Amino acid sequence: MNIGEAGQATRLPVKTLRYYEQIGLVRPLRQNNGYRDYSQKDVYKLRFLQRARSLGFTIEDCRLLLSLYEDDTRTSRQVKQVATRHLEEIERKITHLESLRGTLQQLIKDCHGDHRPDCPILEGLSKADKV
Amino acid sequence: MNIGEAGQATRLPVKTLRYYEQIGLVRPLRQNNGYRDYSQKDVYKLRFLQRARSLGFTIEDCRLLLSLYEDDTRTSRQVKQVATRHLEEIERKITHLESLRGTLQQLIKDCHGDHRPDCPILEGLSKADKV
DNA sequence: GTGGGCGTTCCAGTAGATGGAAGGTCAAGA
DNA sequence: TCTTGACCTTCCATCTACTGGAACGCCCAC
Repeated sequence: MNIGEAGQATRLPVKTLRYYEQIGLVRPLRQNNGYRDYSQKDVYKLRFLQRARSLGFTIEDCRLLLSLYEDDTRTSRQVKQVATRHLEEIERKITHLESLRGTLQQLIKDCHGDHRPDCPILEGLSKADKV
Repeated sequence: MNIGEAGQATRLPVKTLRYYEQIGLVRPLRQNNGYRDYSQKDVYKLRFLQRARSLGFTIEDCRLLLSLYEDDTRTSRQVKQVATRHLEEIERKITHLESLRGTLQQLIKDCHGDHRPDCPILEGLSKADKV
């Protein structure tokens, strides 16, 4: 399967497939003309990657998950641990963003947003005790 | 004021101050020996940047906010618009992360996480209809 | 044979720093 | 006076996860 077909089959950009080969995630064989030749197994791995990435796992987590996926002797504990770490990271990010949101909402609420130059947002940014 | 003092005064890493000069955010004068010479105004600008960055504004937003901050003819509407755009972006990110969190929580909940190899997380990643 | 749509490689750029190498400057102490 | 150490300088590389583009090769249909 050429790279274009593999891209369509996985809904991943062709550029991304080349990148994944470059970093050793999915290494297709080559045809005689030098074109990449994606096997069905390669496509499964790419789909796996596509879903793991869309859940926000880093490339290195994906590499690990893929190796667990292909390892018959894995334990579900190992997998769960990777996912749990990732979930915790996401929760940290949410907490952080919610805090930023709260501060911004307050600043925006206080700003009349008209033609005049005085602005609580800029004041908040220029004085620590106002943020 | 040397760069080290400016770093302490703003709680920004020295490397960051050099970077901000490089991208034209805060350009201190130079002493005779070539050392950077941060003025009080530079320090104010750096503090402003530090707070805007910690609220998650991009560097380009910071550049804009800084120019509004220094512009007597600005309107608070302009400032509010920048902040509102940023708030919307943060809300988008929160929504996205919350969705990831929900999916991950479900997968993790379903995984027994013991010594056995069968694992709903890997199954979820390998089959679209399970995610 | 030629045009267009594939494919290839390699290099550069994104955001926002951060790390490190190689070397210059300065003040204090022996 | 010399040296030590803390500071400063520039420049280059690295990180994440791609993405864009140039320059070129391959293949099929007309």
